[in-house]
Amino acid sequence: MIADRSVFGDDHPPQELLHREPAVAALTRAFEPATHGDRADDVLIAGPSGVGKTVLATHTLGRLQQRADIHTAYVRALDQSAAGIVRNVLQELGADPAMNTPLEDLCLALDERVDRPTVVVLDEASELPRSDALARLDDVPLCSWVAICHEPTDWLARVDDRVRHRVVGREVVLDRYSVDELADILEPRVRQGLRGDPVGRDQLERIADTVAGVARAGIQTLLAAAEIADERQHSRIRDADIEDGWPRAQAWIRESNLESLPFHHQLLYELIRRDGPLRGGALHRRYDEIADDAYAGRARTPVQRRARRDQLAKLREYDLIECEGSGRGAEYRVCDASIRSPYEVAVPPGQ
DNA sequence: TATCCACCGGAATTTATGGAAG
DNA sequence: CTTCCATAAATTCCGGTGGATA
Repeated sequence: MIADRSVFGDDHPPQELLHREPAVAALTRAFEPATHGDRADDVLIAGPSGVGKTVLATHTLGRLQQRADIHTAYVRALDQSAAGIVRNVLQELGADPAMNTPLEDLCLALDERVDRPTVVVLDEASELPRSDALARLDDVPLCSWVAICHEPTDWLARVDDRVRHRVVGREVVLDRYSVDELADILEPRVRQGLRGDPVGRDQLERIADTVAGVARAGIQTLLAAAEIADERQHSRIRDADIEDGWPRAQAWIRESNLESLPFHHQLLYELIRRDGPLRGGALHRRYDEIADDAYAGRARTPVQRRARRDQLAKLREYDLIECEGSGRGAEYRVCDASIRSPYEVAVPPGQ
C-alpha cells in the first residue's frame, strides 16, 4: 500500500498550501517591499506545533524568491545566543564564520553580505526574546525576519519595545485545522504516497478528528495507519488501523525527539523510564549511584545536579517526560514507557 | 503549627573547545 | 608552537519554597 514514504516526511512540502489563504496574503503583503528592492516588514507567526507555521513561511518565501531578487535564510533559533543565530544566518548566506568570531564582527560581516533584501526565518523562536538577535538583524538595513513561536502574547511581552512595535498588531496566528480542512490536506498525500484506492474520505476525516486538526500528526497517523494495514494485509485502511496508527505516530515523533538529544538527557530518561515515577531527590541519588558505570568509555562525563535539572526541563519540553505537581514535590514519569533510548544505556536495576 | 531541610531555578562564575594571531 | 580570545556548557552560589518532622 505504501508507495513512497518520503511523501510523509516533515521535509516534503505540499505543492499548494490549502486553507491558509489569509495567512499567505498577510505574509505576501509584509514581503511586498522586497519586490522593489526595499527592506521587507518583520513578521511574527504564532500557533500550536504541527499546524504548518514553518511550511507557511518557507512556501511563501519560495514563491517570493521566484519573482524578486532576494536572499533568504532559515535558522532554528531554539535557545541559541545572539551570536549563534547571527553565525547561522551567515552560514545560510554562504559565509563561513569561525566559532570564536565575536558577535560584533559577525554583525559587521552580515551587514557586508546583505546587498539586497534578505528575509531570515527564525524557527522555534520561543526563547528568542532572551537574546538581542532580532535587534541585531534589524540593524542591518535590508535584512528583515520572520519569527515563529507558540504563544504570541507571551512572546511579545518578553521582547524589547523596539522589536515589539515592528510586529505588534500584525501577528499571523495559525490555528488548528477543521476536520474538513485537514482531510483536504491529507488527500494529496494519499495520491502521491499510497498505492491504489486505500482510504475513503470519511476515514481521512476520522484521522483529522483523532489528531484534533494538527496537520503534522495527521500526516504521520495516515502513514502509520497505512503501515498497519499492510502488516494486517488489509487492502484498504480500516478504522481499527487508524485507531492504532495514532499511538504509533506519536511514538515516532517522541523517538526522533529522544534520538536528537545528547547522552546526558537519554541517561536521565532511561532512569525515569525504568524506575519512575521518581521524585527529584531519588532520581539524583540513582544517577549518582550508576553514573560512573553508565559513562564508562564515553566521551562525556557525569554532570552535577544543577545541569541535570536543565536537562530534565529539556526532556519535558520534548514531550518525553511529564511532571506531576510542581516545585519540590514534583514527580517525574516518562510519557510513553515503550519509547527507549537508542543508546544502550546500562542502567542496573534499582533497589 | 512551627521549624527544618532538600530541592528548585536564576544568576554569576568557571571550564572546555576550537580557531586565529603572533 | 604558544598565546589569546569568544562562545557554549557546566559548575558554584544562593534565595525562595514546599514537604517532612516533631
